[in-house]
Amino acid sequence: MAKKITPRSKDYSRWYTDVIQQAELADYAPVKGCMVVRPYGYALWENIKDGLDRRFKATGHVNAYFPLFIPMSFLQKEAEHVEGFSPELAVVTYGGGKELEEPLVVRPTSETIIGHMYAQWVRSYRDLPILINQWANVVRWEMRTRLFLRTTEFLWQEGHTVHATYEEAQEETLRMLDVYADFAENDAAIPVIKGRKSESEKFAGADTSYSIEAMMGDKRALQAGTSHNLGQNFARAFEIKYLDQNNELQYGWTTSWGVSWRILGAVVMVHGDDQGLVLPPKLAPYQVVIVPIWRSEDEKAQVLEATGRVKAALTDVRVKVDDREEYSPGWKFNEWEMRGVPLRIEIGPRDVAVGQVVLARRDIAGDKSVVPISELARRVPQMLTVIQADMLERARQFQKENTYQPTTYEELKEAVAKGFALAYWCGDPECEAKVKDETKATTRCIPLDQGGVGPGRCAICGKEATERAIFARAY
RNA sequence: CGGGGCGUAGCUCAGGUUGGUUAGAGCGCGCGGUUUGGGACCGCGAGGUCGGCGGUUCGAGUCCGCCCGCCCCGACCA
Repeated sequence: MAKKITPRSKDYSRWYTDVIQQAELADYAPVKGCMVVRPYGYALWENIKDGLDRRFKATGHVNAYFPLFIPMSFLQKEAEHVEGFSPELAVVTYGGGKELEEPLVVRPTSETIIGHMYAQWVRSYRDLPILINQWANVVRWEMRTRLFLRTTEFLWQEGHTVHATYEEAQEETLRMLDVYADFAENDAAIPVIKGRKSESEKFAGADTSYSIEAMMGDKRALQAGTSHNLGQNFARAFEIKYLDQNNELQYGWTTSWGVSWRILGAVVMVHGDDQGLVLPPKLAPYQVVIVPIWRSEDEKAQVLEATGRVKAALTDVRVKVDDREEYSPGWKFNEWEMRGVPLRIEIGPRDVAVGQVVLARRDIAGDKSVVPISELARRVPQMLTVIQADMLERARQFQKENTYQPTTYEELKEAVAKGFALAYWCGDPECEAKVKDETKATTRCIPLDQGGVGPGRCAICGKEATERAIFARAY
């Protein structure tokens, strides 16, 4: 009984940090607000990266790398941008033992330095669009941090594009939002709501921000990805200009979009249970763990031989064979369940004798079935597909069950206390602020899909409203 | 930065109010043996500047002061 995880119902945030540490995803670093990603957590992150990167490439983007240090003056070129980020900047003022002439900001995001470079690279409409992504670390000096969800330094990707027209930029912004939603639902098994950010919630320097919002296991919201139409704000600040077909000088239109390792925290919170992690097969570092069971040396030889055959049969499946002798099978069952491996194969002497194995699903407690070894190559991938789909469906159901449609302010207050509130909002920042002050809930987004309903009355002030917004307490 | 909690073995903690030789337990770890189909058991063993600095005292893990760090809750945010 060594491993201890606080039950979710008792203390959700303790549960979250317990799971991450016990499953060896990450550990606290000696520097406040920073964390160490351990190999198992990094393997998970690599699978997330691969899933996203593949989609970026498929939509015509290429990867590049821009510097960690940004001249302070760059940030100051875009008024809203510097205002938004100032409070959380880490600034280097010394280098090589001397005070620097100009302080260098450790990038909190790279719009400015990339904008600076784009200004040099863009000359004509023939140079557009520029579609570049970078995988990088960024630093934001946060007051309160939380493993993966908000750390001082974090890993992410940031896409930065330039287009000839507003329409193209808008198309790109929404395309990448779709890419994020596709990844979240199909790879991470996390249902998301695509929507537009309110004025107060949008990115500092953007014309319009969009996000995908997900519901965590405690019914709070988490922004799992953002995509911004930056208009010409950065193009003007950094002189990103091109000659159009009529030989006229035009400012470009830029976008940026990002997903951080925060989405890994979402995977933990959306799917995890009191036993620990539950990982979607597409992202799990190990999709299958094989636990061989034996007593005598004789049995051991036979079981390990069968284990080898099973592993060999499972091509294209990420398989871990846990043949450690210092732990009992029962101990291993618990260990790998805590670490979220989607499928476990038990192989003991009794199985070997009749040419079968026991399969146990992680996502459904106690779900065990017996499968002939000869059918594993077919059944295992099939089962992983089913698990992936079931996990998404369960999360979808959970989100649905905990989303309310209040029409009055009283109902809205009740709704945000227990889940998401999808409510008419007139768009007035004062209504938004009132809700935030009185309930801690913020507007998460105005869903792109309004569900085909017409205009209504603002749930807060009763004035006419054309759209509904998601209100929820958020991470 | 405010409120709360906490720093004693790798981990979880006891001891502290009532200062007194060599600071304990469980888990984990190492060795040996017995075990292995849902977190096995026995024996032996290693492991500590009691967060730091200063003070009181013959004597401080324990009392006093200052500092540091961590966790949880709030204000800012991917």
